[in-house]
Amino acid sequence: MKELDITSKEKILNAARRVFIRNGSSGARMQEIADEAGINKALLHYYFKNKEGLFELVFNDAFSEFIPKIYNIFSGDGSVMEKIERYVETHLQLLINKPDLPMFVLNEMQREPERFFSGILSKMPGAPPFELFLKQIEEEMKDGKIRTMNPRDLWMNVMSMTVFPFIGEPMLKKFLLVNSEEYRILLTKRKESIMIFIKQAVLLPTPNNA
Amino acid sequence: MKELDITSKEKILNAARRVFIRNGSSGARMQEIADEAGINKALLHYYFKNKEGLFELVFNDAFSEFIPKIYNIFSGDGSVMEKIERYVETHLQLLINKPDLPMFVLNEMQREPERFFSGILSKMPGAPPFELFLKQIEEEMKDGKIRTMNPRDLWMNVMSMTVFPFIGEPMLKKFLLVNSEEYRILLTKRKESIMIFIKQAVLLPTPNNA
DNA sequence: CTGATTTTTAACCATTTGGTTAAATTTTTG
DNA sequence: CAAAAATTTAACCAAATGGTTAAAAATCAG
Repeated sequence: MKELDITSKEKILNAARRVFIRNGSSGARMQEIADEAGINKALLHYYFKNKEGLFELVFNDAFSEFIPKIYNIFSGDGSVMEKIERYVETHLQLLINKPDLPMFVLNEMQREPERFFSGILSKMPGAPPFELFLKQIEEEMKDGKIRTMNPRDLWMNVMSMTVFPFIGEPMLKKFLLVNSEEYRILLTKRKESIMIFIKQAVLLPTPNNA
Repeated sequence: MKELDITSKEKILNAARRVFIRNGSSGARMQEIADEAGINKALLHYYFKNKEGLFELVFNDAFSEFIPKIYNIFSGDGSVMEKIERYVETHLQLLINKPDLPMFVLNEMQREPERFFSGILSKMPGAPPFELFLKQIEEEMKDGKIRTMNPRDLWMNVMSMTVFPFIGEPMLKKFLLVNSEEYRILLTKRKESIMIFIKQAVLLPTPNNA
């Protein structure tokens, strides 16, 4: 058994991710996964007992990078705006490398929301930091650092502007009259654009911000 | 044949929409559609020749309301901000009534983007009004009515904030720590919230706006 | 009432698909 | 080299599924 280079197991997992993303969980064919991995169906079942189990692994993998980073950002220090900026930057970077992920994840999450619980989320140490973050937003509003609004709307807007461009790409390309290359460029400049937009929308001019 | 009350054909189409949305195009079962419509599989194939054809009809139906309204809004008169407001209001109203639609549509659109062309979009009279709208945005920026930014980013942000909450509901509910009822309430107040956010972000204070 | 239309029943078919199996072959490892 | 592990081959199976068919039954329209 090799240890350093890529194993067949990994080749299968990578192929499975691509095929699941392309075709959805029902649409994915085990034969297609085997072909894409460059191995045969027998070996596929030699390593993974069935489609459902394979899907579970791929699905949880999709969060393995995302969730811990999110937890760190919102548990850590920093002002609301600093956390938002760190979130937008981090998530965008992740999505630019794996643009198909959100469609896949949100799609399956809508079909079986519970899976999110039993997966990576439940394995995280400590409570989710969202309650603290929502409170922090409210405090900064009270202190007059940011404009008063429903903290959940703010958070919804931030996440929408970050994630949606990767889900609505086919439709947005039509509406914005750009081709794939131009769209890709739009996405690389997205972080700045989002942050300017958000800051204009919520930042109040006070003596004590940078 | 009855004409006024709901026909079996319509019952089937309604059922098909629900099942396709729930399970995706590959995951949907003809038997399940028949059951949900309260008829049998034979009748289903008596009216619709096959699954693909049925799906096509449902898919195009999903746009039949949306696209013409969009065309009207952006072809019509009014300032950029007025058009944005009319868009947000219209689309939100549509989505609150059919919250599962965007996931369904965007999902299948990512799988087969061409279908969008051959469907309702190609049947619309006249050219899409998006080019005009993008130009209008640029003009108002030049005139100092709204803040300077990439018009496409602005349009992306507007659409993201409007549509994403319906796609990311399961995830947002976890992050925002709200239950389904609270989430529903958030959505009903969404139009105001979005518009305030956008106006703060892009509107410049000039003597000649309302 | 009567013919036409709609709907059901129920059996059936061909194909796809997830999954299995066992033996042969290749590769790895000690 | 020899045992162990990884991989292929190829045939096979059972279940699910899209779709068909023909005749009976129910409903509707003139």
